[in-house]
Amino acid sequence: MTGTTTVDATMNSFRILERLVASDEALGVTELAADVGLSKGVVHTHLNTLAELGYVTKRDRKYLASMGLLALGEDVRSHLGVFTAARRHVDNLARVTGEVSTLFVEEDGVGICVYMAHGSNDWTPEYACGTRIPLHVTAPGKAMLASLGRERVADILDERGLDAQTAETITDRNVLRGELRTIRENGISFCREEQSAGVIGVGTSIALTERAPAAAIGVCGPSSRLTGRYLEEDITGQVISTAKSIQVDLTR
Amino acid sequence: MTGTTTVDATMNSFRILERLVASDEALGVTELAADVGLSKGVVHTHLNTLAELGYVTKRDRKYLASMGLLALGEDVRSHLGVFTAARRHVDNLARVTGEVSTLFVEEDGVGICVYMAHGSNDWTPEYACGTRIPLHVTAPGKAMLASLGRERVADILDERGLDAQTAETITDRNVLRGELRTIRENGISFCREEQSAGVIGVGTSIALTERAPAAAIGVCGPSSRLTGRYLEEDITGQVISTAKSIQVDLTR
DNA sequence: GAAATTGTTTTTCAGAGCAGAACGACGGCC
DNA sequence: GGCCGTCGTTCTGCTCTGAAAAACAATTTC
Repeated sequence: MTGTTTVDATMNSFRILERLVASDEALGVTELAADVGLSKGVVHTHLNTLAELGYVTKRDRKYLASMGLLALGEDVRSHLGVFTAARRHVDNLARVTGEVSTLFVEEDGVGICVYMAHGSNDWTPEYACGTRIPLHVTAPGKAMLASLGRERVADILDERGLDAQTAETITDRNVLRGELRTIRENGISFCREEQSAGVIGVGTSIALTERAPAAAIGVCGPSSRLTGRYLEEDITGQVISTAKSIQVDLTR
Repeated sequence: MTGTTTVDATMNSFRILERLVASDEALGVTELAADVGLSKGVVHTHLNTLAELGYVTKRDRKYLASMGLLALGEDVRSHLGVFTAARRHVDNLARVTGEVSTLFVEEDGVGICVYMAHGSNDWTPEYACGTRIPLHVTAPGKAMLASLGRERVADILDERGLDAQTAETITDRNVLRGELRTIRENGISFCREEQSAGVIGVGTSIALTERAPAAAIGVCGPSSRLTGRYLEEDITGQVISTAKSIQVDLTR
């Protein structure tokens, strides 16, 4: 059925863990057992295991996800060359534009926001670091697609499709192909409410060495503020020069 | 002798996952099997399970930790009230001081750095978000200890001890108790190379509602730069006023 | 092109994971 | 303050799974 086999106990542990992670209050064994469909006894054993591993904490007879989970993500991120090189530049991009600035990488044909820096403008997208977002709906995602080989893009589109996230999402392959060509020519990509209504983004890819995954940076914000020359000249210019700075650091 | 029972398969899965997370290159089944002491066959099954869950990726016959792990940490963090309230203030603290600014919470008697913002000065501590750090060796940690009840502090010291991290670490209970009193009086704590040689920190606790864990913010940097009035007046003042801003947001 | 190495699958079986029941510790209610 | 309901924890079997070993397949190496 699943092709190859999996470890049931591990899946159960993660179901419990993910349930805790999604909750903003401590949960009891009985409630968790009902949620994941296991007996109270086993759930308790799993919780005990996760607690011993440091990923779950017990606060007066109830369990909650531990902040130790942050270390896992931070660790995997710190081993990503492009992140260590780009972080301060993305921070700076957020500082000079005042807008949310992001670093994305491609993984398994989807985009993952690896880092997000907030500018002085108090706004935040509805996705967070680690969220998987289809490549064709964001500016950095399209920039990464444009930087990939033609056959790789075809594979990704075959596997992932072009689902619509909003009314503006590009769902036609030929339209997308045309846009990728434009992106390659201009070295910049835009996302006009294709991922989320009311949100506009700008992005550009970061050329990487072999072996490394595709990567891109971006700036995004409410469409009410990101308009006209501010968007198409000021911000675009800052994004491009930031990408150049990152590349300089990367090839050192 | 683990007292209660644990799920072996889960522990094995996490041993494999943690090994991958700690590596900055893709690892093969054979190497992983040797590292964790399991047969190639099971390791393969575990990897397949973790891949299906989205925490591991396969890049040409080798496995590596997925960026999807970031989502777990980000999720648990976003459910932490003090983080959502404090983030932009900590960002701002880093902006105005130019130094690394952090948010810590207490969990199971240790401090965990929940958020770190970098200022314009290019420096970073050797710990990252998610790292567990003994409370008695950092400025925010001591601030949290000072904000806890006397009996709670005794419990923590009994359980965790006062291990020396550097030559400057406070290892004597009475000395620490005296310092905590001073911290309570002044509303500010300092860490002078007690956690890491050459690193100085300032911190202050954030008063929280019931139920919530202790929390504190801090600023840290190289001892060569953080000295004299800059440290004891400028930065200290910014830390205290930032904490006040956070409390205002929290009690809304 | 052969040989060695590595990822994947298969086989086999001890014991681990799971359900269900029993136990015990809180917390509320009268 | 004592009884009762509820929830976390432990216990008891039973089943089926997770794990070792070996066979197999797909690579890489020489």
